[in-house]
Order: sequence, then structure tokens, then C-alpha cells
Amino acid sequence: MPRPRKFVESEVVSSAREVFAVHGLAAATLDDLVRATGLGKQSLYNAFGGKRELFLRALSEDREEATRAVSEALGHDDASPLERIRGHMLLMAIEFSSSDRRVSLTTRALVESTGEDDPLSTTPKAGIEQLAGTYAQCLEHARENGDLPADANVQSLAFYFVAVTRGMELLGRAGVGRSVLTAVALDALRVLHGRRMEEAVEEADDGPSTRE
Amino acid sequence: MPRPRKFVESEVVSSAREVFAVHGLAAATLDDLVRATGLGKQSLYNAFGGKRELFLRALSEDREEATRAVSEALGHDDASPLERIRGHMLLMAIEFSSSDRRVSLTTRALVESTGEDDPLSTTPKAGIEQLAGTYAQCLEHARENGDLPADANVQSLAFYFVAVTRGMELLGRAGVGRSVLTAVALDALRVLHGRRMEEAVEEADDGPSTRE
DNA sequence: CAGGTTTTTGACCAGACAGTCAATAACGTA
DNA sequence: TACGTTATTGACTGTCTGGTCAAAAACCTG
Repeated sequence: MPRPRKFVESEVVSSAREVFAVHGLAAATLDDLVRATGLGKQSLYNAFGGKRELFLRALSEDREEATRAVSEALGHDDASPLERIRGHMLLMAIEFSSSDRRVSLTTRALVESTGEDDPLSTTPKAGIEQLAGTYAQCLEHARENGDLPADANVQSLAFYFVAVTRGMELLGRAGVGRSVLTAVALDALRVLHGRRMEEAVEEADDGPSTRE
Repeated sequence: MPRPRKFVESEVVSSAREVFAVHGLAAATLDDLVRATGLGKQSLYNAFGGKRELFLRALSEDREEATRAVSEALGHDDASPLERIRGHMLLMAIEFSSSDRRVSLTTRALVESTGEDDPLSTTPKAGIEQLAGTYAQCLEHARENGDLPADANVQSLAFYFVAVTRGMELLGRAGVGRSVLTAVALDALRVLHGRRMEEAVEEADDGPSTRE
């Protein structure tokens, strides 16, 4: 009997996520969100509770999507584990050098968080650990395959890849060019292969210096 | 004959930098700055022009200090170039896992910037390139020493180290523990050495998993 | 088709915030 | 010691923001 909602919650969260990815939590105004989602202020408030809560929802979605993306990229067995990681890192290089001004909500939350027990800090931390777990799984397979030395520390390597990815995101935001980012990704991968310098060279598509 | 200032500009910038490092540009209120610097609003305004301009000054200082720190760490010839980089990365691991809630203004500026031509974006970009230049110099020495293969791409490796450092900063902010960060740093360094797994293990001080 | 429940709408509010103004104070010099 | 210059002080302001309220609307069921 109650009046039904005119919106789909997940769609609203998606739109909000877009806004937050561009502006961040503090800089995004409620009006930005109202405009982007199409809902009225009060409806937003009824459904989510406020700007911060909405951000938290968007953050969860962001985390889920990131985890899913990495899981998929590393999960297919169309290639060896190491090749999958390679493909994934190269894809990230391309993504992070796209010109849109988006920043992952994980990074945004981390930077805007006010304390270690702030959900803005704990959620990203959990996300990072989950992501690292996904990498670790793939790396473990590689180790079992003999593609990685038996004494490889799969755990720390997993966090290493998360760190590199985060760093590449920031460099991309700074406007560092695609070729550099790709080279960085290939450098990062060399940790897994020992010394194979040639690869880094053959891949870089548009020269090693940044556009300017 | 004019009335002299009661403050030293560089000290004010330093205090402001502290505030911005904790809160960021948007979230820092003018009152925070007034309290931290000891100046009145109007004095701040006279001397610098406003919050944003003050941030830009602090950002410059941040960039200079970062560059100087890396230059010094990589410049001494008390050790081989590669050993210097190693020492530096391990130091970063420790620094980034300290519990203070500071974030480099470079990272903050990048995240809060609104466009690629925004000084909040261009300054960090220049800083990153300058930093990469410093790394490149050190790596070049290593290459000349024969500590690096002749075909090593010193340029991209330099950006690689900047990226890893940035990533470690973010992980530290998320509360990832010192041992993990140290292990990450050591993993990152393996790019330079080929495959030497043992090092990563012997160095990690308090176990490879994060505290929780 | 009427009633109950919830959403929507749009006006409203109190607080905070960056920035300004005008008056006062402090200094060096002449 | 008086004057000109610049710093300081503290009160002021207009705007914007997140959040709230109350009335109207929409839907489903009985």
C-alpha cells in the first residue's frame, strides 16, 4: 500500500559514486548529488541518511567492483597466472592514464579519513587486504606451477602489487603519460621474472617521455 | 619606518603545512590556520592572499623538502648507488607506517585538484618529475658501475620508484603495518637485483602479516 | 473508490566559512 | 618626539551548505 519509490537504489549509488570519484567527499555538495541522481534532497536523506552515509555506500560499491575486476582478471585460466597479472597491470596502466579526473573512492576515503577507526579508513584497509588476498591467490598458483621460486613471499608480493597500483593511479592523476605508466607496470612485473629488461622496451607504445 | 612583521614567513608556512598535511586543503578551516600559525586572519591574508595561496606555498615547501630528502639520501657516496636506494626505500617504509595522520601535500594536492592545468596538479607533476630525475641520476650511476644491466631503462625505473613510494604512503595511511610495508619495499627493490628472495625474508622485522 | 503508508516536493534554517573593513598599534626615521 | 608606513586586531558579512519540516502526492489493497 505504501507509495513506491521512483528510483532504484543501486542506480542512485552509482551516480553518487561518479560524483564522489570526481570531487571527493568534502568537495561534493549535496546539490551535486541531487543533480546527478535526480532525487530530491529529502529522498536522498530518507533512503541513505546523509552525504557521508551515501559516500560509504558508494565506497562499498567501489570496493566490490575493484575486487571483482581483479578477481576476474586474475581468475580466468586462459593464461598462466603470471601472464594474467601482467595483463592486468598493463590494463591498469591504460586505465590510470585516461584523461577523466576520476580517483578511486578507496584512495579518496583514505586521504579524507580523519582517524584509523574512521570507516573512511577501515573500509579501504579491508579492501586493500581483500585485494591483496586476490593477488596472493594468483601468485600462489604461480608458485605451485614453478613460475615463482619456492621461497617467494607471496603475501608481501601481493601487497606490493596493491601498492604499485595505487602509485600508478596517483601518477596518472598527475598527468604522467600512458607510455611511462606502461613502462612502470612492466618494471613492476620484473620482480616476478628476475631480470628481463627487453620486455619493458618492446611494450612501451608511444615513447618513454611524458606528453607535454 | 614601517611597522615590522611579528612573524617569520617560513615558520608560518611550516605551521600551515602541518595543518594541511593533516586536514587537506578543503577540510582545513581558516581558523585552524590562524590557531596553528598564531597570526590573525587579516595578517595571513596580507602576507599570502588566502587559503589556497597559502596551501600553494606549503606545497612548494613540501616539494622542496621531499626533493632535498631524496637527493641527500641518494647523493652521499658512503655506499653504492643501489645500496643507497635500498636504504632510502626502507626508511620510507618506516616513515609511512608511523602513526601520525599526515599525508604529503603532493598527494593531497593531486587528489584535491580540479583540472590538469590546476596548480594543484601541475606542481605535483613537476615535483614527481623532479623526483624521478633524482632517482634516475642515482640509477644511472649504478648502471655505469655495472650494478645494473646496460640495457636497463633508467628513466622508467625512476618513475617506478616514485610510484611505489606513493603507493606505500597510501598503504601506510590505511594502517598497513610496518612489517608489510618493509616487505613491500624490499620486493620493490628486487627489480634492481634480479631474483634474490632471501633478503625480503631476513629483513622483515615483525612478521609478514598486518597487526589486527 | 477510500484509507493508510511512504515518498516526494520545495521552502526553510541555523551554522560555518572565506574573505573584508575600519580602526588601532607599532615601529623607524627625520 | 612627531609622522608616515605597514602590521595587527576584532568585529562584520554575504554566501553556501548540510540538514529539516510540513504539506501534498502516489500507490496498493481491501
